[in-house]
Order: sequence, then C-alpha cells, then structure tokens
Amino acid sequence: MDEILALLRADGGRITPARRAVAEILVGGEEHLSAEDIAGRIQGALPDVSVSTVYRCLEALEKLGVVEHVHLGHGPSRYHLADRHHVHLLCRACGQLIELPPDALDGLGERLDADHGFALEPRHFALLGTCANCRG
Amino acid sequence: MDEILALLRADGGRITPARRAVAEILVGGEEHLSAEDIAGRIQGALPDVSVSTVYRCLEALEKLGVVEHVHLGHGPSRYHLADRHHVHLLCRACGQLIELPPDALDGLGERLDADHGFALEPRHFALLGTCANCRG
DNA sequence: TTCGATGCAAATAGTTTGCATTCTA
DNA sequence: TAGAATGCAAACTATTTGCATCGAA
Repeated sequence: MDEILALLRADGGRITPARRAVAEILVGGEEHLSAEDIAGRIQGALPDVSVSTVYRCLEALEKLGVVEHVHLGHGPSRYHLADRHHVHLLCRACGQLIELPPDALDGLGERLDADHGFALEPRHFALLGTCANCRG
Repeated sequence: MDEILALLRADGGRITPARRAVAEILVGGEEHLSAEDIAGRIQGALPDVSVSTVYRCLEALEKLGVVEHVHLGHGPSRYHLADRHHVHLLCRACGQLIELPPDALDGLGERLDADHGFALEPRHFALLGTCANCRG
C-alpha cells in the first residue's frame, strides 16, 4: 500500500482520497472487480467519487505497473494488482470463472515465441469455453 | 449460399434482401468483418439496411450455427462463417492479427478438459500479446 | 500558488430493444 | 393475410473526454 502511494508520488502524482481508496480496494484482495464495482465500494465512504475518476485512478496505477486489467468475454474489464495475476477460464454459459496458476500457458507461450516471435500475454484475457457443469 | 438460405427457411425464417446480402458478404470470404463493416458493404446496394438489422441477421445465422463471432481484444466482434475459423493472435501494440490453424490449441484444450472438465473454445477469442515487430 | 486530480455532463463505441410498418411465404 | 423481419430512434453498457473547479504539495 505504502509502496503504491510512493510510486504515485515518485511519478509526480498526488495522493488524493480517491486514489487512496482505489488502491485500498485493490490491496483488499477481492478479485475480478470492474471499475463500476470499485466505484460502488468506494462510494460508501466517499459518496461522490465518480466512475470516471475511478477509471482515471486505475489508468494511473496501470501506467505505473501496479494494476492490470483482464478482459472476460463480453463484460467490463476487471482490475487487480499486477502481482496477483493468474490465467482465467470463463464459462460462456454460466459465467463461472476458474483460476489457473499464472504459468499455466507457459508452454504455449514458448511455442508461439519460437514459431512466430509472438510474446503471449496469457493473463490479459480469459480463455472461453464451457465448464463441467454446463456441458450437460 | 443456398444451404444457408435453406437453413433459414427450415427454421421458419424468411429470406429477405438484407439476410441474403449479409450471407453473401460472409460467403464472399473476407474475414474479420464487424457488423458495422458488413452494414457498410451492404449499403452500396441496399442503402438503408440499418446496423441493427445486420446484428439481427447475424444473430439469426449464429443461432443456426452458420456464423460465429470472435472477440479481438477491445474492438467490436468480428463475424465469419462457422466453417472458416482459426485461432487468432492479436498484437496489443499494433493490432496486427496472425492466424493459426484451427487446431493450434488442441493440446491445451485436452489438458483443460482432463484437469477441469472445461471445454475450451479456442476460436472464440484472440490470444493477446505482442508481435515480433513491436517487441523492439 | 501551481498544476495535477476531480466532478459532472456530454461524447463515444458497440450493441440491443420497442414499436409501428413492411413484405415474405 | 399472418407473422416474421425491418427501419428508425431510443436505450444501454462500458469507457473516454472537456472543462471548470478543487486541493495536494
């Protein structure tokens, strides 16, 4: 938490209640939160942080490498601390999210690198499919 | 093309100029077209097919299994005939799209099935990363 | 006191929906 | 001519931006 604030400051940024609150939510550990979710959590204590401010805070934190977002199929982007990533499986039928260890796609990544010079970022998107329950 | 129209008819649907036009575009072979793209192509001949009609045509064709769409990172969904799929690599930096054979992720799919009962649909989303050019 | 951050409203992109109208079968 | 499909406008979701104002350093 202190590190995050220090990074913001080091970048010439300022520590505002909104930024502190966004950082706290993320450090709090709840995963897969959308910007809207985060705004909702914050608005208990700070009733008029706007969603756009949350987006701007997240953008600032992402630029510093503190935060990352994941695309889960259709819905909004989900944000989390950069050091808490993993690979996601998302069921298209029921929306269930399965987490895999971050190195789950390392083999694939190496193959794509060797064959196409492509640096896979396997934690930046979910793998879509159908979960065991929904497969009938 | 005739097969597609027959399927629509068999489903109790009707063959309209708009549907015929959407099907023709897709059969035409151009890949990675968004709904907006398709509407644009059609509007040459049929000036007032609305984008919503295109979405509804695509929805109908998708329900029949004729069409599929792919999520390419941020942008709009891209539509193509269901039998023309492949795996996509998308460069987050320059947007370049690399196509892999449809079975490129079969190994991964089998592993996820065995380990989690998860049926991967590896052609329904792009794998994000950075292409050889953009890696500096 | 300065310039970065915020709030709010409005713009944007992509997609969906309501409803009266049109046209296929 | 019944009901499926369309056109248009409006609603919606996710996100971004403009601009005047506020406040951290």
